[in-house]
Amino acid sequence: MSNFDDSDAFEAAAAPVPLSQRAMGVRPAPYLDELNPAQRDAVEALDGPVLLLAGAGTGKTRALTTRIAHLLNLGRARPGQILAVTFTNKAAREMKNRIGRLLGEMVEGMPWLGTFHSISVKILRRHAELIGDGALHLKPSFTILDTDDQVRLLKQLIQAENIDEKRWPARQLAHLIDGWKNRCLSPAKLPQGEERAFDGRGGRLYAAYQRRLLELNAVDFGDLLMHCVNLFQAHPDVLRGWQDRFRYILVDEYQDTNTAQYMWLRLLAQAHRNICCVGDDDQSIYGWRGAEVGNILRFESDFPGAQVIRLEQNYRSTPHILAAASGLIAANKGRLGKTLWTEAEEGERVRLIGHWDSEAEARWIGEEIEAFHGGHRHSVGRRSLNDIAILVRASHQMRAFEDRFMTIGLPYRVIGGPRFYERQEIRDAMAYFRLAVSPTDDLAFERIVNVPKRGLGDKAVQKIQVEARERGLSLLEGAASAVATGAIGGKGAGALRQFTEAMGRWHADALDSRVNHVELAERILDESGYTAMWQNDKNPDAPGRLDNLKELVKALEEFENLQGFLEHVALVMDNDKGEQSEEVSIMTLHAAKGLEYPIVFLPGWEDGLFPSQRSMDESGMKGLEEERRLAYVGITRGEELVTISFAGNRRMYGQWQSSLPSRFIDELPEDHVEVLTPPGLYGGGYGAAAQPFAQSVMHERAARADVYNSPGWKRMQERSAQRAQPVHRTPVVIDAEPAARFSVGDRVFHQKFGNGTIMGIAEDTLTIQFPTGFKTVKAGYVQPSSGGGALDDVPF
DNA sequence: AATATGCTAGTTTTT
DNA sequence: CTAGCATATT
Repeated sequence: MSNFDDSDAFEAAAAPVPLSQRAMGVRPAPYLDELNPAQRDAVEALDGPVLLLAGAGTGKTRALTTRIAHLLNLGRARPGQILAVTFTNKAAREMKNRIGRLLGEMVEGMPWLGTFHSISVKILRRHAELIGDGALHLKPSFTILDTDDQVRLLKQLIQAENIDEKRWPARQLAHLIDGWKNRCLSPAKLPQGEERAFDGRGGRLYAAYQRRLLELNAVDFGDLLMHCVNLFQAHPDVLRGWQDRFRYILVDEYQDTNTAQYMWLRLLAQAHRNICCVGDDDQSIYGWRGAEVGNILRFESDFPGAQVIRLEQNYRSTPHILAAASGLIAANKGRLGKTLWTEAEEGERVRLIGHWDSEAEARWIGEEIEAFHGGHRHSVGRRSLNDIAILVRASHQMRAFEDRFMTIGLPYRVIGGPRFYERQEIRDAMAYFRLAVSPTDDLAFERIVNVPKRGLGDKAVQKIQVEARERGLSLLEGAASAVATGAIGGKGAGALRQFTEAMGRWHADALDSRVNHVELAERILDESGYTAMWQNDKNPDAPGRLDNLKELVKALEEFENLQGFLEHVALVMDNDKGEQSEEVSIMTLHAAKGLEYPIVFLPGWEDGLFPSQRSMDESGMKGLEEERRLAYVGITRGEELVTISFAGNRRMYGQWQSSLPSRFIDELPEDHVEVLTPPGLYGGGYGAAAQPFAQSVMHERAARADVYNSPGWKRMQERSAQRAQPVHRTPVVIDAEPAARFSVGDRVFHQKFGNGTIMGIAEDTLTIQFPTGFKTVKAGYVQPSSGGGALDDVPF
C-alpha cells in the first residue's frame, strides 16, 4: 500500500532539501560501528558512481540498507528522493524491513524502493498518454498482462496470419518478443534480419502484437521497461523531472540486469551520476533470460571515475567451502575478481561421492539426512531438517528425492515450483474478478466464458468476436448483443445470457462501495458455478484447488476492494509460505540464489546434466561459464557442510543412460575435497563411483592451466564427433510419401530445428541430431536437406 | 461441443 | 516415460 502514497508532488521533489532540514538531519550514526572497513567504505562513499562487488555471504544487503539509512540520516535526501531497485518483490520487502529496523519509525516508507517493474508501472501511469502514437495511446488505467495472456494473444495473431501453429508455437514467439523487449528493441528498431525470425514474420507479428496491446490498453512485463526507456528518450523534459527527483540511485543484483534495465538506469543516472550498483559477476546465472554480465563488467568504463569497493569478508561459510568454490570459479575468464576470506573455523572439507545410479544417490542422501537429523553424526551434531537443502540443476531431478523421501517418511518441501497465482483455478477466479471490475477485459472474458462448461465452443466464441468487432463492442457486450439479436441460438444462448446478466450485476456490485468485496468474490465464484465445477470434479487434486480458492478469497481481506487486489497481484506474483514445520528443502540452484543453509547437498554433477548439455550447445563457452557460476552459487549456499554427488546411471525419458562425472568435479581443488566411498562398494577404488574421480583428480593439476583443454572437455568433443558419424545406412521408405526416403546419416531440414543429421530410424520416427541437440521427430516433419546432403540428387 | 486419441518435447524463472 | 497440447472422433 505504502507503495502508492507518494506524497511529494512531482515538481516539489525537484526543489533542494531545505538547509534547516539538512542541519536537523545530522545525527550520530551508531550503525557505522557495526560494519567492517569495506562495508563502511561502501556506506560512506555516497557521491558519484560506485560499484560494490559483493561476494556471496559478505553482507551485501546490510551494506545497501545501511547506505540508505545513512543518506537519510545525513539529510542528503528525503525518502522520496532515493531510488532503490531490486529484481524481486522479496528482496524489496526485505530491504524495506531492514531500513525500518535501522531507523526505527522515523522514516515514512520509501516510495521508490521496489522492483524495476513496479517502479516502471508508477512512472508509466503518470505518462501513459505519451506511449503510442497520436491516434492510439495508453491510458493511465492500463492493465498488465501475465505470460499466459501474452501467449493467448499471440496465438490469436498467429492464427489470423494462417501460420501453422505446430511449427511456429506462440510460446516461441513470446520468447522472441521478450528477447527483443529485453534489449529495448521496439518493432521499428529491429535490426536487419531479426525481423525475419519466426518464419519471416516475426517483425510483422511483433508490430501487430504491440498494436493489439495498445487497443486493449494493456502492456506486458517487457513493455514496462521498454516503454519507460522510450518515454525517457522521446521526452527529455519528462526524463529531466525524474532525474531531478531521484538524487541517489541504488541497484541490487546488478549482474542480473538486462539491456533494457541498463538503459533505464543509465538514463536516470546520467545527470548526477549518484548511482551505486551492487552485484557479483560470479553469481550471474540469468544470461538465458536476457541478463548481461557485460553490464557489471563494463561498469567502470560506463561510469568513468567510478569507485569499486569489494566486499570480501565472508560471514557464511567455512574456509574449506570457500576454497572449493573459489577454486572452481577461478576457471572462468574475464572476471572482475575477488578473494573471499573468513575468520570461521576450518570445518569439514567438501565431500564428494559417486553412486551407481540416481536412485542410489537419492537413497544415500536420504540416509545422510536421517543421520544428521537423528544426531548420529557427531561432527555436525543434531540438526533440524530446516537446516538442510538439496539443490538440483533441473527440476526433474527432484522427483527421485520426492519418491525416496515419501517412502521413508522424511518431510520435505519443494521451493519454487508452480506459484500460487499461476495455478489454473486461481487464474480462472481472477479472470472472473477482472471482468467484474472491468467488463472490457476481453482476455479475461475469453478465459472464462466457457469455464465452467456452458456449451459455448470455438464456434460460439467466434460469433461473439464477429459481433463485437462489427459493432465496436467489448466481447462481453458483444455476447449480450449476440444473444439479443439471435446470432447465437440453441443451448448456448440461455447459458450465455445468464452469464452476461450475472456479470452485469457483479460489475455493479464491484463499483458499489457498500458491497463488501470479499463477499462479492465468494458470490461470483458460487453463482458462476465455478466452485461447483471443482466440487463435482472427481480428480484427486480437486479438493486442493478448492482450498486454493478459499485462500484466494481470504487474501482479498487485506485489500480495500477488488481493484486494489488485482493491481497488486499483477506485479506481486510471489507467495512465500512461511516455514512452519521441520522439512528438508528441495529446490533448483537458481531458486537457491540468496539463500543459505548449514548443510547442502548438490546431487547430479554429471556432464550433460550439470553442466547442462543444452547450455553448452546453445551458448558454448559462455554457457559453460554460466553453468560454472551456477556451481559456484550452489557451493556458496553452504555454511558448514557441502556434499557433491554424481550418479553413473540416470533414468532419462524412461531410459537408463550412463554418464560421466561433471567436469566441474575435475576443477575442485583437491585439498578441500574429501572423497567418500559409498556403502556397498567394498574396498573402494573401483566401480562407477570412486574410480573415475580418482583418475580425474590425477589429471586435475595439469588441467588447471586451461580447463577448456582438459580431458573432460576433449572427451566430450570427441564423443559428440563420434555420434555425428553414424555407420549404418539403412534406406527406409515412408509410406505414402514416395520422395521421403531417409537413411541414417542423411542431412535433413526441419522447420523449427533447422538442419540436422539422422541418427536413428524406427518406423516413421527419426532420431535426429540438430545443432540444439537430439530430437525425435516424425518423418513427415522433415525434408531432405538442400545443402550438401547425400541425397541432393533425389527428385523432390 | 465434449471427449478420446495421438503426438511431441523434454533446463534454469521473475516480473 | 509422461504431461500437455492438437487433432480426430462421437
